[in-house]
Amino acid sequence: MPVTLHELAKVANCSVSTVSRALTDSDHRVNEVTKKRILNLADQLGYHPNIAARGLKTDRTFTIGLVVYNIASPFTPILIRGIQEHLKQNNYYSIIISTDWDPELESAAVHQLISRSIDGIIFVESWRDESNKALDLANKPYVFVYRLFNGTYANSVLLDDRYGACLAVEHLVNLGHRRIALINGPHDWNSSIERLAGYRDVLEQYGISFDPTLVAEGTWEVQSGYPAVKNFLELPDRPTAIFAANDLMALGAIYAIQDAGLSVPEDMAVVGYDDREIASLSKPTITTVCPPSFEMGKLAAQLMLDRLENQNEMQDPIRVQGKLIIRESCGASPGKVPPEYHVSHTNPPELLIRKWRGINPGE
Amino acid sequence: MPVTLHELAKVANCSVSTVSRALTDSDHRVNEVTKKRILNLADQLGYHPNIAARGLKTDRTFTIGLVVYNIASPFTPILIRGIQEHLKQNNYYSIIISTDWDPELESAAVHQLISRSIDGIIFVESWRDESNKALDLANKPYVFVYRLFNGTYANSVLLDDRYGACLAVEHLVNLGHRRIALINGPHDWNSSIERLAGYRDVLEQYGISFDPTLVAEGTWEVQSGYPAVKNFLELPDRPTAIFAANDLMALGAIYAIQDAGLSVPEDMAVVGYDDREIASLSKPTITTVCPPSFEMGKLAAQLMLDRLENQNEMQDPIRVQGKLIIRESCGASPGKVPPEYHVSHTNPPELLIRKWRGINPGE
DNA sequence: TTTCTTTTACTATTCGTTTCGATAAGTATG
DNA sequence: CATACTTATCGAAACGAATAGTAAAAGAAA
Repeated sequence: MPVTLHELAKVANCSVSTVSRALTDSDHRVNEVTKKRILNLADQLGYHPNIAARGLKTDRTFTIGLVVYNIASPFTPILIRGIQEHLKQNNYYSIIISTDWDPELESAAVHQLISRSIDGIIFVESWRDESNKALDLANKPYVFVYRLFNGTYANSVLLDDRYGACLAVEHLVNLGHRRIALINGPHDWNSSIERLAGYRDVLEQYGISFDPTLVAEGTWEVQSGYPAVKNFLELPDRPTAIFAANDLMALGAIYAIQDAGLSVPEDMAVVGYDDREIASLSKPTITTVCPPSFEMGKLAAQLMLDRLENQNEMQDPIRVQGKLIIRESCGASPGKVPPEYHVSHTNPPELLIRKWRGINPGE
Repeated sequence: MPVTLHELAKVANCSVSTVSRALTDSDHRVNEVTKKRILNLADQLGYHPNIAARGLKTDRTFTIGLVVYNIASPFTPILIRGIQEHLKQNNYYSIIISTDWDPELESAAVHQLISRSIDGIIFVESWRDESNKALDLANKPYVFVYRLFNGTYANSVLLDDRYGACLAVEHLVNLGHRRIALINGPHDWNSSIERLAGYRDVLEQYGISFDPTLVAEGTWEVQSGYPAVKNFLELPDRPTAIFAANDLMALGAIYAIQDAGLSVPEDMAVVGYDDREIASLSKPTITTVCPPSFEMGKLAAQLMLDRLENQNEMQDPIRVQGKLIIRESCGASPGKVPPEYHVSHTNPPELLIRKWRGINPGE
């Protein structure tokens, strides 16, 4: 139905090949005058190249497949936006397939994408760390976000959780706190391991001794923040501040503190992690670490473009650092620029990377 | 790079056309034995049809374009999921383009999609009500969700806001409330108009006279719920319940009530609208009307499939009804099955439809 | 056996592009 | 003026799949 090269050629009174060359300005083996004429005509008739047909010849479709574990999870949409915005600037578009944590669906997704002759695949947020046979078969470049692949982080964009935890805990230290509790996620999650490491980094740096009774293990859910605080409050030397490894547990902690007749931040300060919507809606609003999801998306897209346009090889993982968002739950004046980050931490040693699940649905 | 029909034919020792017919089982002009053999071989070699090449011949790509005003807005992802899940069941996939409320980008998006030879376009959540020249040019079927087009709702899926408002207000009436306030959205929004209509429907049905002093106009933001309640509390005969036209304003209302030393739901009941995440995290949790976004997505996809597969014509709009989610903010026991809906309301008369903006970013 | 059907498989063309090699001018070089 | 080199254009062959038209083989009827 749409206008084709042939029709354009007929109207322009020249051959198809000339029209083609005039439009794909890579080659300027065509007279400037006729080129202008053809370009005008194309605009006038509303010509749009058939990318599928072009891809057939060139083996490039300027379309990237996005395999996402769940498009409705809190971090995914903004990450996708980052990816799409960056791709669009380079005239690439994307096909998104949601896999719902189902390995079989992921395989099917990869096949679907190959069938649609995409140029490459970006995998977003999946806890799977097995290799994917379908992918090897595809022979297309791929990039991972928040994900371990084949036991390595090769060619992926990751959040530096250790750094993020440092930001949060150091903020508390700067506010004068010395007894700081941690409500962490399940101990075998990589993000928990890294956040714990960051927590300890800061303690060590400031000469505060590590007290295991101040560390609780939660489930990432609101409910799990509550009992953790109950325990802390019964300690003889109870903490004056809490770092919760995500905002939901931070919220649970705040509720527990309030239910005990105490108030946040006056009696106990709380820092969260993730900067979910709730952090800016709760009372008090929650100081938290904001992962730069949008930027991570852009980076992933750039990594892909590097492979496609510049033929770059696989790279080492890129670790991205989050930002501290200062709100009410710590007593610092909101909106204040966070103090500079002082604690140095080495990049996570390989042994830290035991089990990676990225960001999980409940988180 | 991937296996082609040619290669398959060579290995199977027969012609390309035979292989083609064996795979697209439409035609059974092929021996059962050879067919099985070919199917096995295809599986073995990992053959996947090149959909672009196929589309070139058949003019069908089994790919639907999704033009979305913002993929990161609260309702969009789940709606997209509904669309994609339903499409996938019918072997269709989709290309999503986010337009950021920019009419020019929307035009560009439509062109991009045409260039990628999609079979049809679904427009999701956009406030624009002008016609789209690019679209007319496309000559492809389209379907709208949450959106007016060319002054009509033709071929679209919409939320029945009037019904939703009835649900919320009747719940309050059933709990014994007679002085019920409304915190509405901006008066010129179609959703505000419909929610007000639903509110009045219930009052009328139960013989409660309408009191304009009990209606406040908010901005959909949390902040705007706060002053509205302040005013209500100063009334000589103050309301015992509030229906807020969205959850954010409901939250603002709750904060205002609590700051006045009163408690929710004991001193004042509150119902929200939208069932955002905050509604299940706040304290108290908020009773609210949940729009069936997922189902709306499925419906939109089905509408599209009807046009494509069954050659159906444009249809009248489909109005979808939300559900009341009972939580703590009204005093009814949470989880209880909501009372049956009794108030009858006519479908919104045309004059109701003045200015439609669908669901807006800040909402 | 011959002729007519039916079944099965093949050849050639097409979809909209890109691109290689060819052609036909025009221009410079000797 | 012949030769070499540009420059501008064209024709035709792909790319991977579908399909109309057709031929060959097999089977049935004469």
